[in-house]
Amino acid sequence: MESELVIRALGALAQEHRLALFRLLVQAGPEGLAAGAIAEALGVPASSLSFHLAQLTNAGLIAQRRDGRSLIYSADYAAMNALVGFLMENCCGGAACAPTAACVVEPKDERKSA
Amino acid sequence: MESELVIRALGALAQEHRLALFRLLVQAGPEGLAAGAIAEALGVPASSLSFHLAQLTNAGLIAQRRDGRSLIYSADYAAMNALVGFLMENCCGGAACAPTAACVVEPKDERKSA
DNA sequence: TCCATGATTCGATAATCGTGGAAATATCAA
DNA sequence: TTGATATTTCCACGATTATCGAATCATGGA
Repeated sequence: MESELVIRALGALAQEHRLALFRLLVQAGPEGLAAGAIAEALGVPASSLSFHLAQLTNAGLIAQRRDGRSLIYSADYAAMNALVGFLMENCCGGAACAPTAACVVEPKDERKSA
Repeated sequence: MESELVIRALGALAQEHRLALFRLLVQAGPEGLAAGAIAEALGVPASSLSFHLAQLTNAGLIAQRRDGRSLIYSADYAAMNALVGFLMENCCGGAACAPTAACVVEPKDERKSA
């Protein structure tokens, strides 16, 4: 993960509604939530929410998929892990610190090629 | 760590110079670096750097101490760990994910009471 | 006390961001 | 098609942020 993307990710999270939104999706798991459900949960007007969803999407923190009329958003755990890894990289010059942080989502049906 | 502080921390990190600055301090370890040394390393004017240092300090991400005429800044690892923990909290509804992330700095001389 | 050094505060300016209603765009069902 | 629902795009506004030179403050040495 390169620094420019990291900045976009941090900037995306550095906002009341978006932080709540991202955490909501993190806790919702891979299933995700529809935009409408999110708007209701957060109490944010649809147009504002859409703006925030776009910010998070653009930062690579969440993914979007369609289900009928609904757009389902879900957290991208790999991006979250990469972000955390970037921050802690070479912590203490690599001395005593060997930080590891990862939220590993068990794949349901699909197989990763790597 | 409560959400308002987390937002300040994320906002503080979501900026080119400040992200580079924080990472510089994370990698420098508990010793820290003087403001002048940081300014030189980053190629940022003193007044600008001071502004950024204040942002990070205000967010609780770095600490300041004086050594003669120099002000030494160092990363607050506990704050960094708390920030990461907050983001990953209850990941996937607590299901399969047990994320742990911590950069533990070995205490030099002092003992923690907790 | 006087001076040099390290760093912060002040102030003005330009740029970016968050907001939410109205209009436009998808999708589905009849 | 027509209509209803789900969501996004457009737009204009106020608010916040980043920048950096000049002035100021703090420290230590002579």
